[in-house]
Amino acid sequence: MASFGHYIKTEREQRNWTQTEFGAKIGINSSAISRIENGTQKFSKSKLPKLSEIFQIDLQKITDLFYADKFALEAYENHCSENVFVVAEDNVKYIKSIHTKQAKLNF
Amino acid sequence: MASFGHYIKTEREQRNWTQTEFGAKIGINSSAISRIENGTQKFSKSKLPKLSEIFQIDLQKITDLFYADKFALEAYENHCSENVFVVAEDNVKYIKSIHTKQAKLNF
DNA sequence: TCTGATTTGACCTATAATTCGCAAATCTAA
DNA sequence: TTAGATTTGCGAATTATAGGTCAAATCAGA
Repeated sequence: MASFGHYIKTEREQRNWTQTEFGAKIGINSSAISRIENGTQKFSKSKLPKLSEIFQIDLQKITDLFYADKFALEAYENHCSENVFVVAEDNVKYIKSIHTKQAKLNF
Repeated sequence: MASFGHYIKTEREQRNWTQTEFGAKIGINSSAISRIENGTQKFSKSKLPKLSEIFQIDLQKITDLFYADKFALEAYENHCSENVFVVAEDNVKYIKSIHTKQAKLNF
């Protein structure tokens, strides 16, 4: 898989929508769509639910693709080492454990 | 490991620096340091090199910790699924492969 | 208790980041 | 060639966020 913009492009083309048509559906100018598809501009996360609705694709899947792309680019641009995502995964587990502990403490 | 703020706190305490002292070294107000250590405020990535210098810790390690924490929090807050980092890791490989291919094409 | 350290709230500012629209340019089929 | 689709330069407008200030509250150790 390439980037999230590329993902949007292929899904849009599969539906035979022009950038203008697609833009109208989701509420973005066609030039912005072009930039998004080509990676010059980022798709705004607040529109993910609408994207899921328009494409009729599971929001969870779209969310994962969106953030996987975001994290990958950020890690690449900032010269993170190979294991940054392994550490990140551990951190999430830690965050979750803290959260559940705190939830328990409320009772 | 907890959060990046907590990491900063422990490293600072190991050196017996007060928040004010540490803030002076890195150029941040002491109340901001407090907020950073407690996760209310984010440490700005532009100061990572200076942090590495002050703490005398490998910049690569600090960078990885910083972004691992950032990604983890973002993934947690936005309800990404478990495998988002696996996908992200693949995406980085893809980005790198594109980049090396393009590098080759320049010759 | 006293003192320095830390935390927190409220509000404000500067700056960086980003989106997006418009219009012009470019591309692409028919 | 021509019309629709896509790309892109420019700039405006919005948004996000780090960080500051100041003051008050809380904490921890001597």
